[in-house]
Amino acid sequence: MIVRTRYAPSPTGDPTIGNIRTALFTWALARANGGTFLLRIEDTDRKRLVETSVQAIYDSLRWLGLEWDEGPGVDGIHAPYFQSQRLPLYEKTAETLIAKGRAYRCFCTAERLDRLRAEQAARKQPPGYDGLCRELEPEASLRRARAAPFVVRFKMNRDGVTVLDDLIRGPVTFENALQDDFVMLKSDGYPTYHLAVVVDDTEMEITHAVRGDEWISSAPKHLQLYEALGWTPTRFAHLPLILGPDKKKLSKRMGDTAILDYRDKGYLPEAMINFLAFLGWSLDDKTSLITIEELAERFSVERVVPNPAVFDIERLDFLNGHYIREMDETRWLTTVADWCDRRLPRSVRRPVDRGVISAVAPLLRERVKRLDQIAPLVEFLFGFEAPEHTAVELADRLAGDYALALAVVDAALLALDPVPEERWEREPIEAAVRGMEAAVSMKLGKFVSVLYVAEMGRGQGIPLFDSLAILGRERSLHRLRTARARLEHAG
RNA sequence: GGCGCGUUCGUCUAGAGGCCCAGGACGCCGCCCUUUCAAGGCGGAGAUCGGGGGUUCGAAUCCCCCACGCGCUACCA
Repeated sequence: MIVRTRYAPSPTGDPTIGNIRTALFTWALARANGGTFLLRIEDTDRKRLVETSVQAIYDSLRWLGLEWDEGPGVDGIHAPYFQSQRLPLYEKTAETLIAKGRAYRCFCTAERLDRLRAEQAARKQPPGYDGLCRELEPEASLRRARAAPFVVRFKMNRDGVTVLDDLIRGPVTFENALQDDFVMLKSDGYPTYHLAVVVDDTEMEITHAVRGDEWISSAPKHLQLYEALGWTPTRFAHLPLILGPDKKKLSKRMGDTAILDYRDKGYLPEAMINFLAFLGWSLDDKTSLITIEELAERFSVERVVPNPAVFDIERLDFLNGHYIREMDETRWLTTVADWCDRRLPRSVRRPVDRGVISAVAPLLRERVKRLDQIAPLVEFLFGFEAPEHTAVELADRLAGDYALALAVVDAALLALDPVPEERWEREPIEAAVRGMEAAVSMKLGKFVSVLYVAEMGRGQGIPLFDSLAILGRERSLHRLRTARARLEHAG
């Protein structure tokens, strides 16, 4: 079995959720069956070609661990893997088809085609090429070809039906009378998708192809091409679409953004894989967590559902949190350090203090769903001065009572000041803060938010006692004094 | 408009005639735990299986009709 995934570098951007889900299923199909996973770059649209997005497909696939067995950088017998380097193949096939009478040169201008479409629309007729150039004499066609630009159209068989035997949906029947002669070779000599996919899948000995459902209506074109050429068609699996929350095909606007954006927002590859795997596929009635290894082993195209799935980011977030908590200690430490180096304000010296990192890392684990949430949570540990906050924020959980907040800060100062530098650790700090309950006649749970704001500039965050221990005595007390000053000012 | 595909809790899905007055997961709600926030534990609400006809002793599962949604309808992929 050889399966391929394909990618067209274009300005619409880098590989998205949809693209990568197709790649994932393709990869899994290959792995589960001991097949070859091949990557092909379909750069036939010269008008929209964007070189940089070729790199993005490599990065996207590699980030997720979807290594290709053959493709760019991994030359095999089916090279080259860029369609722009395979032009003679398409041209030769087009010539063959013309010679067989199954294709013809078309000299119609874009203007005529536009007009034709407009007329058809006005008459409420289905749009389609009217076949003007279909019956041109071979001699005349050849002669005109020397002087005028032309495209090559495939002569569709208009009788009977074409049946696609889809791996997911079973037989799908298309009325041939409704088909029209599509362009297979453009006037710039590049093939359209339809020609290229058939030629390359055959040349590359692709046995199975997974693609999005938006392609299913062009399947008869491909099937007829195979037939006209006397080639055996690739088996197709048309994946259901991924829908946005608006139930429309997932758009760039609604979350079908580049997969690498998800990486940059702090999603883990294992979460992304797990998430994508269950978008249209399931293992059984119980499993909702799966690793890439298990997917590679147990994926089966028979268990892909035919109906579209709505993209639900909350599930992705849940999975990401899950895999963050699953990480081994070393990797978590490296990850936290990395995201601190990347996301902390510029004023913080790099590399960020590794001692501080290893102290906070364990506190972060179950509080973070995305890696980009790390920096805001630990930012208060860097820099001597108190974080920006106002008296309003300090007294927020105390119903805006400045005096009460002030009493809390004073009590904290009183309780913590006696803790000496050498005993400035979690337990003594905790004992001191708990001891404040009597002094302020409030439960810890009630007044603690004042201290959160004073020390870290936010009403909630990583555990307070540990935070103070990491912050150190001098900085902790200094922040309390700053808070007191602000409260006095406000009062 | 035409053609195609699809329709089970809010969402992802399990389900291929009796195991289903429908199971799991996310989310939601409540309780417990608790220094905030989380995480975790326990429990709960939530789908008359799009609607209507059949077939059958019996249908989410098979057949027919309808409705709705989406996709495609380029010298883009």
